[in-house]
Amino acid sequence: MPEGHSVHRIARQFGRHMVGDAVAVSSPQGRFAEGAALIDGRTMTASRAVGKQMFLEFDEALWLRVHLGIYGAWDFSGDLRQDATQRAARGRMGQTGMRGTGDEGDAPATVVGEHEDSLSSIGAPRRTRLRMAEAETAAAVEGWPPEPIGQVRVRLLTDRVVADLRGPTACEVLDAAAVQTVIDALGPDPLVDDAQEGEERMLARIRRRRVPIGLLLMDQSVVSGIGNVYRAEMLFRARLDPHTPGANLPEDVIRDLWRDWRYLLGIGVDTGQMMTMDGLDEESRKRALRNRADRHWVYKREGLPCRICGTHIVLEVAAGRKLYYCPSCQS
DNA sequence: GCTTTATGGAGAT
DNA sequence: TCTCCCTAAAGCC
Repeated sequence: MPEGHSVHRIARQFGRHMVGDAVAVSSPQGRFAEGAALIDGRTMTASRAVGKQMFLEFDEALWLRVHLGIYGAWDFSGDLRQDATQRAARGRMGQTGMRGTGDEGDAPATVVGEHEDSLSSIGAPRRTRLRMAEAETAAAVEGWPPEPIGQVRVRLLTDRVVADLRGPTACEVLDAAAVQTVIDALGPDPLVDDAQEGEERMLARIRRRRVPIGLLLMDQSVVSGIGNVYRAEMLFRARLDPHTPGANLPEDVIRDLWRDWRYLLGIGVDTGQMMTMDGLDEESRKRALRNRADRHWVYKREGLPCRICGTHIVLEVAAGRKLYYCPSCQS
C-alpha cells in the first residue's frame, strides 16, 4: 500500500532491472490476459512514476499503467545484483528482494532473503523471494522462474528477473496520448516537476478551494503522491488544523507544505520508509525504524498523548479515510 | 478457523 | 456520502 515514495522506488527498480530487456508478459491469474498479450515479448523501454501512478513503456509505443491502490503490490525476485558501484549506491535496498508496498523496512518477515549458494547445484542466479504464505515459500524458491503464488494479475519476466503484480486498482495498456491525458489530470509531483513550477501549481490549486486542507492534500489532482500517512504527518508538522479551507491558508503556508512534501518524498524514496519525524536522536531513530508505532507524530496514534503537548490524538473519519491529528497543536 | 484492516479511487446516489 | 473492488496479513476467538 504505497504512497508516492514507494511508487518512485518501484519505477526505479524497473529502470534498473528490466528497462532495455525483452519481457515475457503473462497473467497467471487470467484477469489481464488480453492486456498481457498486447505487450508480451516486447522490450521495456522506459519506466516512469507520477504520484501514485506508474507507467512502463514497451517498444516506445505501448504503456502499461499500474495503480496499486490500497492492496496492490509488486514482488521482485531473481537476480537483482548490480555491479559494485551501483550496489553501493543503492544501499540497503540492494541487500534483498523488494516488495513495493511502502515501508520496505517495516516487516522483517517480508523478505525471505537471498539464497546465494543454496541453489548452486543448478547454477541458478542468486535469487530473492518474497514471503507470501510461509508454507508456500520454500517451494516457490525452487526452480526458475518461480511458480506464481497467490493472485498474480501480471507477471513480467526477463532472463534474470521476475516481477509479479497483485491486487492493483488499475492495470491497463495505453498509448502515449492516453498516458499523457492521465498525467495531465494529476497535480505536481516533486520528483517529476520543476520545484518552482510545481509549487505554483499546488498553490493555485489549493487557494481557490473551500475544501478543507486535510482533504486537498489527499486529492491527487491538487498534488501528487500524498496518501493517508503523509497527509496526517504533514498537517502535524505544519501545525495545521485539517479542517481549514484551502482558500483560508496564507500563501506561505501552502508553499511550505509543498516544500515539506518535496523534502519528505526525498527521504522516503531514499530510505524506503515514511520517516516523518526527522531530527531524532540516534536512539529514537533506531527505535522508530524498529517499531512503526514510534515512527510518526500522529498517524495511528489515536488516544495516545501528543508527542509535543500530551493532548490525546484524535481520530476522525473524513471522506471515508482515517484522519489523525492533535486538536491542541493543530488549531 | 473467521474477522478485521490497509499507505486508493471510481462510480453511483 | 455511500458502495464496491482488489488481496494478503494481522488480530481474534
